[in-house]
Amino acid sequence: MYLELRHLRSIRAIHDAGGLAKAADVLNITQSALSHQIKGLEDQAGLDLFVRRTKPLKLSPAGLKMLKLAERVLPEFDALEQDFRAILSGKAGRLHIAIECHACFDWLFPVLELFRRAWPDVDVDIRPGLAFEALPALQREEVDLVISSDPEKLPGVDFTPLFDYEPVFIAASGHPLADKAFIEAEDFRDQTLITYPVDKTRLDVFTQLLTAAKVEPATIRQVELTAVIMLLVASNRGVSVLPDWVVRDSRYNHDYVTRPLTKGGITRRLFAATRTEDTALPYMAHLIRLGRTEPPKLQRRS
Amino acid sequence: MYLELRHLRSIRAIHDAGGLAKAADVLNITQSALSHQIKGLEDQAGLDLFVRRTKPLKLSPAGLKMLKLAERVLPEFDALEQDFRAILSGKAGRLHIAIECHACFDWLFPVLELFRRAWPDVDVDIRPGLAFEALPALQREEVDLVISSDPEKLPGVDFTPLFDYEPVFIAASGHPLADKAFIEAEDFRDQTLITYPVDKTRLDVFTQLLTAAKVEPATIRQVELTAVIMLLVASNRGVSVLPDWVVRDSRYNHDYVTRPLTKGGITRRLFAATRTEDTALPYMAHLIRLGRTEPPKLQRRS
DNA sequence: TTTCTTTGTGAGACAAATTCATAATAATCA
DNA sequence: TGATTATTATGAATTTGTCTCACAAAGAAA
Repeated sequence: MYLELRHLRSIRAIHDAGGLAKAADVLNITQSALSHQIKGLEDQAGLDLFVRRTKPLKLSPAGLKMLKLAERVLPEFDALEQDFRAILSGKAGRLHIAIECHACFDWLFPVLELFRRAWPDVDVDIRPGLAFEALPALQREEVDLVISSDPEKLPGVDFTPLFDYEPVFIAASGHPLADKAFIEAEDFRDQTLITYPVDKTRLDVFTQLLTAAKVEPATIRQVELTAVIMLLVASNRGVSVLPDWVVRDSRYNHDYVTRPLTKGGITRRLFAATRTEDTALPYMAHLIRLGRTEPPKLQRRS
Repeated sequence: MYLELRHLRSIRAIHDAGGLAKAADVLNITQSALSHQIKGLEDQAGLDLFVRRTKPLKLSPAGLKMLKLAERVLPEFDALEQDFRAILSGKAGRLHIAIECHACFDWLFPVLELFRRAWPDVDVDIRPGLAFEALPALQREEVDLVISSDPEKLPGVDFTPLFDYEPVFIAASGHPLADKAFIEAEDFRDQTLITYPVDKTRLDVFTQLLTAAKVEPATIRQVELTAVIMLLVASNRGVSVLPDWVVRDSRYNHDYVTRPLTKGGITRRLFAATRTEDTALPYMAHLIRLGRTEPPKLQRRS
């Protein structure tokens, strides 16, 4: 049996219009075409879909089953069409995010909350496990937005600046290094450094300070959660380097001190990487705008 | 947008097979055809269903929505096909029954119970309100079986004999007519006759006795339920004429007497009327067989 | 690179759906 | 009941769309 949507639409139209001729009119085909179509369908199925004994064509039991399927299924297709229209008009879409910087969760979550309210039909998600290969994944359309602090010249990928931040040194209040006005690479040599469990190439402490100075901390302890890092630092189990927006977050109200790295401090810039084709999408533009304005508010809130 | 089932099947196949070429193989078309088809679909929709950047074709967000629809909807079509096959093989079908004789409920119900167990996929129903125009309704395929005691020569309609029954007179034990060995037309002239609320042409008392004798009972009282008729008769509110299978039914164990109508009694025969095309259907034949064997058992059970 | 695999494209062949004109059939009405 | 009207069916021609074939193009892999 070779059933097609056309047939379901016809069945439904004939039933609704109460006749073949009127239905043909609704479907914008000739009455003859409809008649041929139904006949072909009945030949395929091997049984009558309509009762011919009566003149305004009436559904047979089998035809009724088919009508019920049509009424169940056709609206779903209309819904899909609606969805597609929404995507086309820019009201809907997918926005899967990969974040290279582990701590970005802290400012991204509130931003996404705002975003969701504004764009309920956009499918927002943060894809874990893509931190390393984030940009290729972006090109392969596995994700649609990458938060990164290392812009590259890649064809088809735009890097839009979000905001600047400062990776700052953090230690317990009574820590010996708390006496210094700023922290240098050498200061880490005999310390226990607490970091996120990611590669050194993706940790500001190393890329911006230690790697160049060829300094290796005495111990490195890897911890997943920001809150736990803060806890360990406050209880003097080690020191860490975290973005300013993290240490100023009121939620982590522990007993610790922060110091700039190097005399003038280090400034880093976060970027939103998007496919060129997507950069101008209304919802994408909106999220980037939120990503530029909201996190600084967080930082000021100290 | 002009979506067809073919497209859903293709989308699903490409996803399942993990590639256009392999999918084309599954679908028994060339890889080229599939490529054309998808392209056409994307042109229609105005957006990409697949990510071309990667080589084994991968679904885009929009394509994924379509896949989900396919996986939701295609099984339903398979189910319909199954249903049709069942109808074709005679395992399934519709069996809507119209009964001209009001009292037939009494033996039909237990028969239908047996039938349902044997043919779970047959849609059994008793259509009310069709008692009068039952045979035309049968021809119009509004019902599939008519229980009737008046066979007619109708084109395309078969009358299969079921069983014989006897309309018997029934009155309260102390009723004056209880003294007679049998009841004649004249006996009704000063009686209150209790009947079902249907036309005289469909009541055995009239068609078999009173109409020919031009006798009219003193009063006619119409009552819907058999049980209520029995109750009224037992409490001497009137007399009635009912088929023997009713008065012998153990459920109506009231205080009444029964007498034959006319000296030798009247014998009537019930028929199952079916469309000629349906008569040989396995489930139809089975129901008719049940209708011939089961009710007599009921009668014997006295 | 080169090679292999996978997808895209154009022209022609083919199949299927539609239309037009008209026949057949049921329903309605006088 | 016959005439009339409304509705569905049919056949042939036409249009439309889908598929195949042969080959080009483009990623992926070696």
